[in-house]
Amino acid sequence: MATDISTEERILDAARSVFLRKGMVGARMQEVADEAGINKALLHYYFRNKQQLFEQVFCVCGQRAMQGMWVELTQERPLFDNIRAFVAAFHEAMVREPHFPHFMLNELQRDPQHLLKLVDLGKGAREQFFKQVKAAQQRGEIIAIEPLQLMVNMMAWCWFPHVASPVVRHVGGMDQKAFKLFLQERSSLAAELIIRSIQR
Amino acid sequence: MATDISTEERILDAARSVFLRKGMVGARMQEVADEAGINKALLHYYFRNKQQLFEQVFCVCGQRAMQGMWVELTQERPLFDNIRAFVAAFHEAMVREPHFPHFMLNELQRDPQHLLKLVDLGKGAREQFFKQVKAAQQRGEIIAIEPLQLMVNMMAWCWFPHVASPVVRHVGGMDQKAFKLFLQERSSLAAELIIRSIQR
DNA sequence: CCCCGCATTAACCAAATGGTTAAACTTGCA
DNA sequence: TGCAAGTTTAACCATTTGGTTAATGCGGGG
Repeated sequence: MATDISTEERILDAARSVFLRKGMVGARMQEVADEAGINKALLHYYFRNKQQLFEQVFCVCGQRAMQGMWVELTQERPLFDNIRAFVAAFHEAMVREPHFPHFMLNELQRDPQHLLKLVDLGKGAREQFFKQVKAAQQRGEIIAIEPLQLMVNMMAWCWFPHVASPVVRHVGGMDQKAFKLFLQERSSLAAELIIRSIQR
Repeated sequence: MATDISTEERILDAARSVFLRKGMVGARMQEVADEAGINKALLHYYFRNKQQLFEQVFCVCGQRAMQGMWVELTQERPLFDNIRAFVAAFHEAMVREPHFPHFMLNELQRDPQHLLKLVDLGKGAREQFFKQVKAAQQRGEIIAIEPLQLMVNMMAWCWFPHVASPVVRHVGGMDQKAFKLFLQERSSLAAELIIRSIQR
């Protein structure tokens, strides 16, 4: 072939691209084959079936995207700084993989069990973060709030603009570039407003 | 038949139920027929094809769900009260139609143009709300913030918990009932924290 | 040079699914 | 009663799509 990377690697790259854009059900094996520059039968030679190919892509892609954010929640520094770092890390990850948010929410609906395994990987980080929130609460630095509600608040502001991007762009009359700027401004704004919403 | 409501009505009810749960691509005409207690051919007798049936459901369902919230943004009362009413209205609408958030985001990805027409129906309300935000800003009641960012913030906190419900339930270890309570508490909490995040 | 095992392909298969057709049934009315 | 128009159905069709099979290409070791 023209390239020197292995066929398997080419397949995985193509699969990631297609699955992220179309989701598990929308993706066509033929399209993956085409994008990998191979025959459809060869796809089944390397990965027995669609499900197996999907698992592979899903785990790798999901882990790689989320891990960077979880660690930001567990650093030894003030709560507010952890929040800032988390939001910033999320923003950066989404710049690299814009289809990720929609993809994940899609798969969450289609097969919750599957995704929840991935969610559990962040369990340690979350628990540590919750502990830090409660400590800050007891020190009177922030208002009384269920840590899970705070977590949902953070996640919501991070995920939603990406998931609803066509609407946001339309309402704001933004082109690709303007929207990118909007998200960038939002990245720091969101963190500050989250803090503002809970600090005493 | 056993019921006295018209066949067309039964089809539309079934279609709404199926489309909301499975989305346009995931929905099967056979399933709609089954749920309506009729033959698949009869479906095509009343609605020429899947697309047409979908349009019908989508428009009615979308308008009915969103309209109640838009009006809450345009009442003659303080900004903060409008925000509270909007969040509360959203929460109530989602209690009635829990699959709505996921459904809409799915269709948004599949066919943005189509959904954006629906979004435009709220244009007047949004513009009026934006005006009120700017006024409150000039009076120094709230911080300087792009109204669109505020709108996204509100929407995000309203939509996200529903879209990500399996994850939230899992992380919080909640059953159906506990989650319902979580959302209810959240409804008032979210409004107050939004206000907290912007008020001077 | 030939054979063996891995890689690759064209052709094919079966199931699912949106959609059609022609016949049968129902109802209202002349 | 019997016809006409609307309603409902069983059977069928065409396409898409995940997956299989059997044959071919090909490179290295004996």
